[in-house]
Amino acid sequence: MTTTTEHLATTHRTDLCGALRLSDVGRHVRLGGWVHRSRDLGGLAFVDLRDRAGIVQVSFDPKSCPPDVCAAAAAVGQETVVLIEGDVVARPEAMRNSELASGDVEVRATSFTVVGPATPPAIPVARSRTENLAAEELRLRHRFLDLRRPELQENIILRHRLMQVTRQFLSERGYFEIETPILTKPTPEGARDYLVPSRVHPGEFYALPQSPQLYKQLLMVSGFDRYFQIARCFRDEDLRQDRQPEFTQIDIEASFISAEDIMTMAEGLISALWREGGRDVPSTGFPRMTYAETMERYGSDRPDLRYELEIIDASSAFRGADFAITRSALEQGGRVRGIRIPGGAAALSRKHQDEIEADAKKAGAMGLLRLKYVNGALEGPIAKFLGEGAAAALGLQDGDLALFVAGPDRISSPALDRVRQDVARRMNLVSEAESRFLWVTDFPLFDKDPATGALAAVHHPFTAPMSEDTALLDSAPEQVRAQAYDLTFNGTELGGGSIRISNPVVQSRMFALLGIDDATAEARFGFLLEGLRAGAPPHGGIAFGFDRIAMKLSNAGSLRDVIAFPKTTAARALFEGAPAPVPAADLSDLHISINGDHGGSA
RNA sequence: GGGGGCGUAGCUCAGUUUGGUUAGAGCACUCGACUGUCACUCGAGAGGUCGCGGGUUCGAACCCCGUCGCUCCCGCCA
Repeated sequence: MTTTTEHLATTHRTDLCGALRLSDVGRHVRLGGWVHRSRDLGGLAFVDLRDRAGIVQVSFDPKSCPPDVCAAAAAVGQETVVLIEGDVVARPEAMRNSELASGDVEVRATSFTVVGPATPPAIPVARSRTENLAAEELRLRHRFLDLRRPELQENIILRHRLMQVTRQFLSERGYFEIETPILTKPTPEGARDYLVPSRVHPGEFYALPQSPQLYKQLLMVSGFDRYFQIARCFRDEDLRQDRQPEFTQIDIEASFISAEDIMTMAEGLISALWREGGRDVPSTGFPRMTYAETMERYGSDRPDLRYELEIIDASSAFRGADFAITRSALEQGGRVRGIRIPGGAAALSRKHQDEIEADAKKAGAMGLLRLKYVNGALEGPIAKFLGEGAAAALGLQDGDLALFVAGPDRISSPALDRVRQDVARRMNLVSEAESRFLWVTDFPLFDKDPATGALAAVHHPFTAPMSEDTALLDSAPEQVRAQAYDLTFNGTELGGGSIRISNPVVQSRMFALLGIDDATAEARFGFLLEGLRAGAPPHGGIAFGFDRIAMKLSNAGSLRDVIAFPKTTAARALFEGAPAPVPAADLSDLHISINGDHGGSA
């Protein structure tokens, strides 16, 4: 998607600063912008003028410019908004600036007008090469200044382009963009809701949507057939680097489709977005793997495929070993699984291994069993328990290190996932330039609480089971697979979706399995059930985390760098000062009183 | 809810380990000089509740306790 600048000419300006090139030489132009920097050489002065297109150098030469104009330009302060008029000239070879896109030309000014006087900026917009960014707190407090930085401008502009590509791609394929409510019904499940008190209904509340899930299903029931929305979603949970309380997702739903249809469409959309971001995409389609296989090979449902380090099952090698830890794990039906690290014996010091083990313990493992294969011999505390052929059976090469976890898979998988990521990072096996997509399919429908045996929906309670597994719903629900799919990229989840339950009888049964009785189901999700009973087409969809995609494609280090006005990790908006206390009278109108010492009014 | 890091001039940082005269540097700012710079250069100047509160001490930016803010992580995020 290209943007031309010809439509940006106005009564005040003819061109954008950063867009001027050699082809403009000889033209008389009017520009408006912010003073990025200025250099007064005494008599001769330069101003670097900045707008959304970039920076151009404007020169003020007494030979071609009235003295009062030169003097005004020489005295101008940073970030002042000025209008200038002048001629585009080619710079002599020796005076070109290759660091500037407009560096082959400059504008020789004939007039200079301050239209937006500026106090010195509280945080720098033009930064010296060695100076760090201002503290995050200050960047958020003075957001309008931070957003002037070319890096953030690029991010926000890329975000816009990604949004337009999304709209165009989906609209061309028959998807209607339909808005769903921001004031919705509170949902007791899942993340905490942001609640909005109702003035006209004392004691009742709206909730801001965590996702438009139920609305988009009802749109399918209504026959719109294909829907999308670039939807704002809200979750009142603690924040992370890649998590904001309000975030944007590309929300998609379609009727009379299969999981296959959705995945094909989604690959096209993601490919279009990646190309817009200037990235390569695989020409052969995105690889797929079942959930069971990703857990077996990587211990995670969003494995980073940029490096190997696959998990191996070492149970048979340990089967006869007279070693209490592995023997009891095997006797209790667990396994010994591990990761073979080529060259790890030398590359990972004892200290590194200790740190990796500490992380594995944080992930739930009791410990790591270490085995080295050096100069044709096994080394390490467990070597003596293993038989002659163990190295060969485990596939160990000279110089390898292997790290094992003994126990049930639900312990070893997350621990080895952590070990895998740790080792890859420490041994520099992660190539930042590489792009590895992966569809993960065949998720289990339910997650069974090992303590209580209670079932919880892995995805959400509207996800359809695989038709061939429906017979297991009553006998062995934890074995039922869902018609659900996630798309991962380099170890992070970009989005996920499912085919939904379109049969009201199946939906009711699903609620029952989740321990939601009929009365509760009707109270919470009655409007969905009624809709399904009114005749629902088979339907399904997917949702992508739009901010996260923008973050990946702009190489931003934080979600905050691709959102114009983000919140802090305490969910505050430092610029405008939200949230804020409100006058007691407003609370009274809303039938609300504040407990304890949190009271007070604005 | 828990743990780690950070908080010194408008901004970026040094100084805190081992308490000791008037808390320094670069950028920005003000004044002056300079006609091809592009992080212009040079000279001069102004600018500080050392996040806040309390304690220890003859003496605290520095040690102790508490607290606030930002940030990263765990929990949480169907």
